[in-house]
Amino acid sequence: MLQKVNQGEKRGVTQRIKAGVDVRGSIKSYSCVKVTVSQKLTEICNMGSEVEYEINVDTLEDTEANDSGISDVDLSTDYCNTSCDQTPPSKSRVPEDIRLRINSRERDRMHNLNGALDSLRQVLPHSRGPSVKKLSKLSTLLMARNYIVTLTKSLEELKNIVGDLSCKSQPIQSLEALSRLSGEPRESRTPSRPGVIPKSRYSPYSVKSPRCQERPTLPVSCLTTSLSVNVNTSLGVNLGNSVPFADKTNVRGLQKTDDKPKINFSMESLLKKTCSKEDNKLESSAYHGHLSNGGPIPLPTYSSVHPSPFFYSHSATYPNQPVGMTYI
DNA sequence: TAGGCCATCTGGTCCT
DNA sequence: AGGACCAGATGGCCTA
Repeated sequence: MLQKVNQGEKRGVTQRIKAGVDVRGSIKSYSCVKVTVSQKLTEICNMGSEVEYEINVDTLEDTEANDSGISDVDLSTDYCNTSCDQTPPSKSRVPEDIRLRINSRERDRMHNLNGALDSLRQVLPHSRGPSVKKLSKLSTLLMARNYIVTLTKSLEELKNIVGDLSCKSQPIQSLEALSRLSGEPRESRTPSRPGVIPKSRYSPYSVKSPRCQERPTLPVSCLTTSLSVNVNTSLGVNLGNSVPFADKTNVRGLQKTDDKPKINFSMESLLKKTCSKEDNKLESSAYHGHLSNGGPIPLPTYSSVHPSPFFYSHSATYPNQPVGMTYI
């Protein structure tokens, strides 16, 4: 096998090659020396045992074996049809310049793909920071999927909560209603004169609507302008108070922290959306969700001994657990 | 040192 | 024909 290949230095570097079963495939990317090397290594294969050779890639293409450091190999021999011919030398049908262009495009394509994955990692909580190991591609996709599922469930619960809190038949028109319910001082759009009772039968300022009187008393905590929901608690997904959208049984090495991610939703937007829509449904754009503990994406403090807060790949640590994460 | 993860090359296939 | 996409192969790097 090719023991050492520096992809960035394909030429001008003496590559150390240990000839094994199939060496040709290992160096087929060296298009400029491909055929010559294949012929040489065919002979090496025929020698049976492993042999180490120093091959100067820079000179292989134009020189004889003696110049390239290969000795005891008959370079005049055509490609053999014996034990090594099951993997014929990869002589590309594509011209080299075309091949290089295709390779470049493929590299760019993969770079774009990786860039998209990086941008996905950026919006995943607990995925950034100096002490956090970069998520693998697979983990990124699985975490993103679970994160979406968790957020969706949280949103459904919030809708239910808000639906219970709000007037079932008469929508709460604004935060003024909220402030009224919470006992906060209100501001009248049409200032009433002293001693004048508002005409409105259901004036929110003095007389409650019969329907609204049936509304259950709101706890004080719900009457703030934002509503915090502990995702861990509400979804029954408790991962040591760390990662709410990861599957506990499939995340390795998860470190317990005091970090309790919460998702804040603007009560105002929730109420407006909830009460103004007949179907009582929230659109995804109707809320502004973010983790409450330190900005949009918090950076929890994980043990420096375990830089990866999500899982370990070492199977011996958790021999009965699959690698990575699965769906929740 | 083995295994996981990754970048790169490459040929094949499909689409425009 | 050329580009995009995909999957296989291969070797390097890192970590437990």
